[in-house]
Amino acid sequence: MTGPARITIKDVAARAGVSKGAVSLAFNNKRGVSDITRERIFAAARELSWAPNQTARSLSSQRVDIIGLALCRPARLLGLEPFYMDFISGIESVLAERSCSLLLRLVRDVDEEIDVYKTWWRSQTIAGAVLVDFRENDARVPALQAVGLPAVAVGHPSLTGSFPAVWTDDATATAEAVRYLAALGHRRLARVGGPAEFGHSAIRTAAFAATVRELGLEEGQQIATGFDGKEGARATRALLLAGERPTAIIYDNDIMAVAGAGVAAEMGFVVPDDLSLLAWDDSHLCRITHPPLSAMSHDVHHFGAEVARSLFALIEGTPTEALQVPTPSLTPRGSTAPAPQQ
Amino acid sequence: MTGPARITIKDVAARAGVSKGAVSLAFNNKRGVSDITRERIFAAARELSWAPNQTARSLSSQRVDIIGLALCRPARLLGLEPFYMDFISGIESVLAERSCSLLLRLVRDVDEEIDVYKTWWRSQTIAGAVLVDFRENDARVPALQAVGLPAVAVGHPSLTGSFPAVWTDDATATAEAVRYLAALGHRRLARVGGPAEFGHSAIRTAAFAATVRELGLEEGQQIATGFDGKEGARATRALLLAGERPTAIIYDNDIMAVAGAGVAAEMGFVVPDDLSLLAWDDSHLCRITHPPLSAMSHDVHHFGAEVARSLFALIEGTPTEALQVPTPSLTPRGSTAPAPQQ
DNA sequence: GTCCGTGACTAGACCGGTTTATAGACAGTG
DNA sequence: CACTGTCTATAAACCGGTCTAGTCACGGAC
Repeated sequence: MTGPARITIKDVAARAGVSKGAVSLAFNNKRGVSDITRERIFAAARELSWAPNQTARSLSSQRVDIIGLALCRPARLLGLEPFYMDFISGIESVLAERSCSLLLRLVRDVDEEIDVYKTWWRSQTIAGAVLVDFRENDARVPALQAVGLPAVAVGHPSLTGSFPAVWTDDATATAEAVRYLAALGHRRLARVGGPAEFGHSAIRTAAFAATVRELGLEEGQQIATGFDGKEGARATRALLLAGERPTAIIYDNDIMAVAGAGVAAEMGFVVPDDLSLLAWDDSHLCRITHPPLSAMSHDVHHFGAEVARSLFALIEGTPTEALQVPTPSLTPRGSTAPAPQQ
Repeated sequence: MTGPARITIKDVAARAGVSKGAVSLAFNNKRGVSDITRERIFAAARELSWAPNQTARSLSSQRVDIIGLALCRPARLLGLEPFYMDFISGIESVLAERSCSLLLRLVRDVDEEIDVYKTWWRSQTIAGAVLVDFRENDARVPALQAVGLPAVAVGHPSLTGSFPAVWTDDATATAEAVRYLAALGHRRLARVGGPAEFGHSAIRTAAFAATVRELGLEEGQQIATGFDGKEGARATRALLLAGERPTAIIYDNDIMAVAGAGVAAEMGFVVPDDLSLLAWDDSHLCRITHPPLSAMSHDVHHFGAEVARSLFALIEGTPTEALQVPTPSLTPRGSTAPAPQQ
């Protein structure tokens, strides 16, 4: 069995009684074919249920409709945080409008990430890329700029080199979080953050310390750790076992906050009476625990969509600048309350 | 500015002083070039930092190294469940070994899903696909079989038509869950399941009812709902408000179980003293709540990897049969305990 | 010395589209 | 009527690889 020969543009052209050039024009909405012919071509294509071969199209038009996203996860990681799910879904919403697709790859480290992007770009697999999780002096900036990959960076403009940045004002949001807890009477705050090497962790760390100082609160302990639940739990346990335990803890994402709530319960602390907890990013997770978690919330889906829009602008050659999306804002729920009376 | 002309195989050939055919042979590890020449070619490629254009390669070899996955999510959904994250990461682990990539698309309904797959396939964008969330008489089976898309189906073989299935034995796992709770003395169980139209929901529903009957327990209430936290919470609330409330609840995924735990706490029930909860799929979520959730656990990452392996076998023409991955097994944690004394 | 087989290598067709140069038909203009 | 411009449509070049058929040189067998 030879299998049915693939239908090509030539078959469609033959059936419509025109040249393949005409079919191409018709399918790309270009002028040069009359309406009647155009309709005849579409009819022929429909009858043969033909769709242009994307590969051939990319080759000759030197254009590609795939966007790349390589995410750095330790091998066999437990999956992605809710943040990324929302984020990806936001990117997708814009890609879908343009019939583009997202090429996803999980990689182990930054070197592999750079490799993947280089290969994708040199082999013309992708039209552009989204870069996340910026570090200070990020190795991707020089490496990917050198090969000319069009990319949009998620992170503070100070970190992203010449890649157009899409970012939220983490410093202001952190300050707001601290002020809110201070207004509730908390004087001993703590913060469980992401790995110190991430740029946004550093920004939040600095903002936390500055605001605490500014408000004259006790110097707050900050723990830099991973982003997953286990690490959030460990950090929380450490904080609560300390002699001078904090009365409120700010987390850098929602997974760690949920884990922290679990630890608090396990250690016999009542949230929010004994201890206030404030999450970040605010996925649906924050709403399904008891008590529901107060959070610095954030339209992550929209964030992803803006990133995708910026990337398209960049690819199409529109001069693109750093774009700030709305600052995460406080959404009080059941996990924050006035500080316990000493 | 015209930009630097793209480097092609011809440039590499010229630099190495050979024909483009030789370069092609060298880069595909085929016989027909001597070792010295081969090395000279690689050197030339390295100096020009050339990588074969994937698009051109696919076009002429009629081969493509991208796998498609379209996931059906209501518009702007809150993101994906942890299950999919693990699952995708498992698929990726196998794809990466072969330098393949995953093309991801979120769609709103099955019709759009079918469209996306058809377009991808007809346009030769993907080499094959992974199909999930099977319904009874699933519309994808006839539609995608008709176009000849090579695909592996995640679901019970009775649902997946001629697509090779990769599946877990939900019936046995459900029975085990019920038996475990019965052994703890529970006589009034309930189950919060996914939407009734999903095949695996139906299988679990039937197994639950059958096992309850077999053990002579009270007829257990089962609620079919969505898979997200909000729906899990609502269902749990309904169950706990009923006159004859259950003393143990089995959930179809972990998100709903976490939400259920939240509702229980909010209504003043102590888990596991007043109420036992049993989750499904067992992502890291189950371990970060307090108490940690007992679950029917499941190596979802490995599941994804097996799916990818099956798909490659299928694409390469190896006759492929249904593959059963290990049955989810009970992992008792803190959310299940002997039934309260009446 | 001739014949054959084998390994190294090349020219050129081919994959299925897009794009350019060109031609023919027709209308409007002076 | 000749001239120009516009519109439709086509043939052929082109994108950057793969792959087939064929050339050439060389060594061994008879």
